[in-house]
This record gives sequence, structure tokens and C-alpha cells, in this order.
Amino acid sequence: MADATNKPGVDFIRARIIEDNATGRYNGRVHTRFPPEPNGYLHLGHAKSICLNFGVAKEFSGQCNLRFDDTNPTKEEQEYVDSIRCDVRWLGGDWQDREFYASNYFEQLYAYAEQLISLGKAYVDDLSAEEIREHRGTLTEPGRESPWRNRSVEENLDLFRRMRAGEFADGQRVLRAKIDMASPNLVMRDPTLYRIRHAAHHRTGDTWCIYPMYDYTHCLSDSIEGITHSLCTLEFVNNRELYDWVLETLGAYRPQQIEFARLNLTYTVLSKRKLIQLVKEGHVQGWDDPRMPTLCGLRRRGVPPEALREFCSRIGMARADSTVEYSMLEFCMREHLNANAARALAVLDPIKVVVENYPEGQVEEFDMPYHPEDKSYGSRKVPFSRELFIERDDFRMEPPKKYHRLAPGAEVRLRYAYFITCREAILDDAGNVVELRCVYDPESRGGQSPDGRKVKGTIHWVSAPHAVPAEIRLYDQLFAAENPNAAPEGQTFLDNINPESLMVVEGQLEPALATLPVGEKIQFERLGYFCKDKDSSAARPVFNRTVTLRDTWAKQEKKS
RNA sequence: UGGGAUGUAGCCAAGUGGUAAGGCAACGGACUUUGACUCCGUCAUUCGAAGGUUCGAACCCUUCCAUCCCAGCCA
Repeated sequence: MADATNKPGVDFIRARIIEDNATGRYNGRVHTRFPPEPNGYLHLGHAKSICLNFGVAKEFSGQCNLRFDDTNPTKEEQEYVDSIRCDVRWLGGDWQDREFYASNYFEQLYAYAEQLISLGKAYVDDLSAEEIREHRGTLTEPGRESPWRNRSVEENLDLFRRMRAGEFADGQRVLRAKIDMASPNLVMRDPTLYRIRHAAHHRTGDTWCIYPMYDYTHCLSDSIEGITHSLCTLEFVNNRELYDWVLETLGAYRPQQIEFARLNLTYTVLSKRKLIQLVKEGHVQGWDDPRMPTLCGLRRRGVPPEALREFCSRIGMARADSTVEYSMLEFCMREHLNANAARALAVLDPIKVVVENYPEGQVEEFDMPYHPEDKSYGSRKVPFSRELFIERDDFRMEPPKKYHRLAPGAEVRLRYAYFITCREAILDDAGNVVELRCVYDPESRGGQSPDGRKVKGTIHWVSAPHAVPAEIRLYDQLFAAENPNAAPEGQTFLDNINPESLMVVEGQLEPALATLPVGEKIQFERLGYFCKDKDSSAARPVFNRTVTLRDTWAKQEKKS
């Protein structure tokens, strides 16, 4: 056991669990929870927590609950709980029948609060929010006690019951823990436990007009559910003292809170406030805009859940603040998609090619494998004719050194089809290439010449009369700056939005692509991975680019 | 300025007294009917800094420095 904790790859949380199991601290039980507040959509930061909590439970034959931390009725909505359920399931979190809500425990929490009052550990305070703030002191000065701090248990009980009964207006009184107004930890300076809010709750309706605060609710919810390891992010380190205080004071079962660093990613923002702003101000087209780091956005973009899980495992788990490079995420997308996406041909920026020596009106079909390394994907027939489209970038009037695509007089292979040689480029008045006149070598059918002659380049193509036009959405980073939050004086993260984060082009697809189901992921050979979007219609498919293929040539060319 | 947390390569991250894992990125090269994939190679004499203890320190001690979190009736 002890040596298992020293194995590389075991993070500090798992090491702790192994140790707890070894000492029998929870009798070998491992029970975690993923506790989102239903006030927004889940994003990559939550993915880290989902993978941790559900992952740990699975690895140690334990359980993980889904718990909605719904203690603030003014911010929470059913829409969010629905989306959260959907996103967690998509990522692979399985909470079985253990879907809980902090609001399930309101009655129990209330009883505990009365107990705290009876113990002389909580009191009703008449101070206003502002007065409480003034009494709290500052980072360097101790706070002052409220004049209402030493009311009798009877008076406190009476007042608290009347708070519940709705006798007071919002903000008129709160229930506070009686701890230590001079504590160097501000969280411990008589924290608020209950506040009055005459607001309908999305689950409990008008049953309550007082609502418990996070610090009071979370520890007790964990305790009630028998959680063993309560995993949360670093900003809650200061709250742990209160977490323990509440449970200890009430003599309740005590799980342990363990904090880890939250995820930061380059070229993106992961704060709920900023994400909401992007949606509300129309900088993106919604929570599921494929440029959003939300789970629904990533899903729509075509990112497989497996890639996200792999990403979460690769970034590790530690307590140091960190910012992971976006390229790590891209690597995980490509790694999974390369092994799991079928291939097809699509031309996104077409130039017409006329194969002069190919008989007019003739059409033949090539059988092409859907996956070059996995025969189980099968194959499909792709039509070939006298008129084709190839990628504009695959032709140069004056090819640079080491360019092994098409140029006047140059020969290339059309993927799985024939060798062609360019005879002539037809230009318009502005000097743009409008058409290429080529000849093919009939002997090279399938892409190999019997004389053993080699061509360096292989390019993709579609048959013009058979091609299916489609809307292709080319996504790039939403932000142009590595750290969008580092905006110059007088600017905000919004000024770092990448104006070219979305480019829409009209592409030409091979026919088999027309019938793909929405959500299907596919590699357009030599271009990248794409996913059919829900905006598709029968007449007009729409594809989102998930991520490009690595492009060593483009990088090399840019350098010189 | 009080308290808490954290500093290992461009990024993430192991390592917890015996002489710096791994991954991403980058850069070379091989292979290639995707300039993809795959494969091979290069990439920390040094662990925030300075002192100290020790035969031996990224690990222990001291001081300092830097970054992050906390003054909601948000979570």
C-alpha cells in the first residue's frame, strides 16, 4: 500500500485516498460528489472536477453523487439543471440514482440551525448588510462584535422561527454563527448562515423564505450523504476551517475537504461571469457556440468526450496555480479522432480542373477505404469525371522550393485516383487562377504508375458534377491573446476577441458526405476533423471544423 | 500591511535525504497514396533566491522574494 502512493502518476488526492484506505479511516469507503450550482452551463473547468470526482469513485470502487448546490433561488433555474445533467452524462459521469439537491435538505438544515442556536453557537443579527461589513474589520484589523451577538437562546430561537415564518423583510435579519470576530481568517468572523429571501425557488417554490448559505450547506450536505472526500478548488481553502467547525460543533459525521488547483487554459476564459457576458452581449451565438469552452459548445464543435477525459488525465492534479496550453487539448482531440474518425474528401476552397484527355461524359468510381489503418471502417465509391475541384492552396503558378503539389508542368497524384500533370493555368483579368487544364495518365489508375515513377505530392479532390455544396464553418480560437484577461489599460477581455474566430466558406463534398447524421465526426483528408452541425438541412449540410490536422508544411512555409 | 496557499524546462507534472520521470510544445531525422499518422533522436549540471545542517539537499532548517486566494445576506 505505502509504495503505491509513491508511484508516479498517483496525484496527491489519490495518494491521500490510498492512505485513508490503508488506515481504515472510512472503512475503505470512497464516496465523492460533483456539486455544481445550477446557475450556468458547465465548462472545461467543470470537466476537470467531473473527471476527478467520478474518476476517483470508479477507480476505488466507490460512488459519486451528482448534487445541485441550489441554495440561492435568485440565480438558479431549471434550464441549468437540465443542461448540467446532460453534460455530465455526456462526459461519462454516472451517478445512477444518486441525484441530489441541497434543497432536499432544507428541513434538516433548518433543524441543525436551531440546534446551533441552542448550543449558543448561532445568533440572529439585526445589523444591515452594510453594518455587518463595517463590523467585519479588514484584512489587517480585527472585527467588532455585533450588539445583537449575545441575545439569549430563547430570543434567538424565537427570532429565527419568525424569520422562517416570513415575518421579516429581505435583509432585515440574518442568522450568524458565533465564532470569533478577531479571527485572522475572515471566513470565521461570525459568518452568515441564513439570509431572508422572499423568492420562489425552482424546486421548493414558496415553501421557504430563508435560505442557507454555501458554507453552512455544503459541509452538511456532504455529511448527510456520507461523502468521504469533498474535492473542491483552491479558492475554498479558507472555507475549510468553517466546514470543519460546523460539523464539529454539531457533532456530525465529518468528510474531509481537499482542494486542488482550478483549470486555466490559454486563449480562453473560464469564468462564469465572462462566459455569460459573451452570450448575453452576443459576442458568440449562444452557450453552445462551438467557440465556447462550455461542454455543450465543445460537443457541438465535435470534440469527443473521450478527448476531454484524456485531457483531464494528462493535465494532472496539483495545488499550484497553472495555465495549460491549448495545444494540449488539441493534441487530445487529434489523438482520439485520428483513431476514431472516418476519412472523406472535401474541397473547401475550390479551383476547377479540367482533365483534357479524359473522355467527355465518362464517369468511373474509385473504391476508397474510410480509414487507412482500420479496415473495419469499410469503404465507399467515389465518382471521378473530366471536371474536378481541387484545393486552391494545392496549386502555385510559381511553386516555392520543396513544394510538391501542383504547378504548371508538375505532376501530382489525385488521392486514390490518377496522376495528373498541369498543362496550363487559365487566369482572369486580375491574374487569379480560374481553371487548370491538366492531362491524366490512364496507366496510373488507383494512384500508382506501372513504370514505378514516383510523385511527391498527393492531393485531395472531388468530381465537380457530383460534388455536394456545403456550408463549412472554420473555427479558430475565440481570443487572439494567449491570456485574454491581460488587456491593456482601458480595455477588457472582450477587446481580445479574435475577429477571425469564425470563417464560413462554401465547400464541395464527395457525395457520400451528404447523408451523414448530425453530430458525426469525420476527417476531411489533409484538412482536419469536422463534425456535422445541427443547422444542416437535407438540401444543405453544415460542417464545423473541430481542429485542423497538424500542418508541418504550412509552418515551414511561413518560416521562410 | 493580517491569514492562507503555491513556486521543478516554453506549458502541465513526477520526485518528499542517495545524485532531476513522463506528457504537450519546439527542433532534427526516418517512413508515407493524408506534408497526417507512426517511429527514432535532441531539449533542466539544476529545482524562486541566499545562507545553514549533512559524506550527500529539489527534498530538512533560517531568512528573503514572487504569484494566487480571503473583507457577499454569491458559490
